[in-house]
Amino acid sequence: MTQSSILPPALFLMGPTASGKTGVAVELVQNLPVEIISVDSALVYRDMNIGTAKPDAATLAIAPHHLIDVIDPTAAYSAAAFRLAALALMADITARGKIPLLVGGTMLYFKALRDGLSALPVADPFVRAELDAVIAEHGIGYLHQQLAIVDPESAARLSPNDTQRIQRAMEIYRITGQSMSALFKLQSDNAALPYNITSIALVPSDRSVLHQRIETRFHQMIEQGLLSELQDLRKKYPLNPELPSMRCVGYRQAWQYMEGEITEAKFIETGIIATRQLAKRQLTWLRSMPENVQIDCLTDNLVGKVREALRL
RNA sequence: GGCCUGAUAGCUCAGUCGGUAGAGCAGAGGAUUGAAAAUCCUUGUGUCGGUGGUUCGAUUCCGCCUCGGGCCA
Repeated sequence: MTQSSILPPALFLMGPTASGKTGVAVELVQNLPVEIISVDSALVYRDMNIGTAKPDAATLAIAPHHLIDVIDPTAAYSAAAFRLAALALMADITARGKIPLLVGGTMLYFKALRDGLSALPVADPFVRAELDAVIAEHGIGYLHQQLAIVDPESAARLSPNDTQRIQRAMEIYRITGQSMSALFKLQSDNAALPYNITSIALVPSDRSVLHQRIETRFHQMIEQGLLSELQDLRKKYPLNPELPSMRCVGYRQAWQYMEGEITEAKFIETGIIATRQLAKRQLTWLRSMPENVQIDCLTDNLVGKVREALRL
């Protein structure tokens, strides 16, 4: 008996945007003893429905998703918060005699769940604000030089232009007094996931078809009222374009259009381009995960192929 | 119809005082540890519209043709 055979099962269903993940998950949940956990950094936001291609209320009624609508668009989520919440949900679902089905396109979250995370401090808004001020005054190059003094290993690894990661590495040092590279080497929360995982990736055999779908879907989002959704969001919440929620694909470009920074044509064009680029990055993630069973998301009878791969 | 002006990478354009050309964007590949739909790295050969001429050599100069744009009739 191998150890994996006595572990409870869990299913991962990954894929780029517009690959049809939701449709497959909805089919599966109606026929199998599974519960869906969303693995998506954009679906966590309340009231962001159209631009995130969130399943509609009717769909959610027959196929409930965990980890959708869990924070306001003014808040920030994280891979670590996802991991904690998902682990708790997986335990509950398993205890009820069901199988967790994790579905989504945020591959960092899948990785954090499967491989764990080092013991690092949570983001500190005060420290980030301080570092923002340093960057605004001296530039990111200066902060990169400062990082080279306290954490030369991270500084060497990071591009001098990678504002976000340099800032994070510096944040860790300011909070803990230790370098990020040193903390990476410590023992951490990365014990193997106590589940027997079957992992499926939906990937298109022909990228241009996915591009076509993305374009069509973006136009549909506009017809469905993406712009008025953003207008309503801005009435309801004190938003600004730097928030993670407002940097989401579609919303960022819609914001620029509403502010008169770009034309409507440019809004549509750059919105579609940003979605394509998102899909490309998601596909890069999937190629780096050889443990996945790959299924062509453009195939007929996609649900049947997925069921076959799951042997359920 | 006449005059002017443009035609160079998928797109927008730069450039070659004659020695076959380069940026931005797009696309492609990669990275990814509490912002990840984020952030960052790498990657540019294309009958320089067609055809004749001048020339050792033309994408570059000249003629004609084709297709845009503008002005005048």
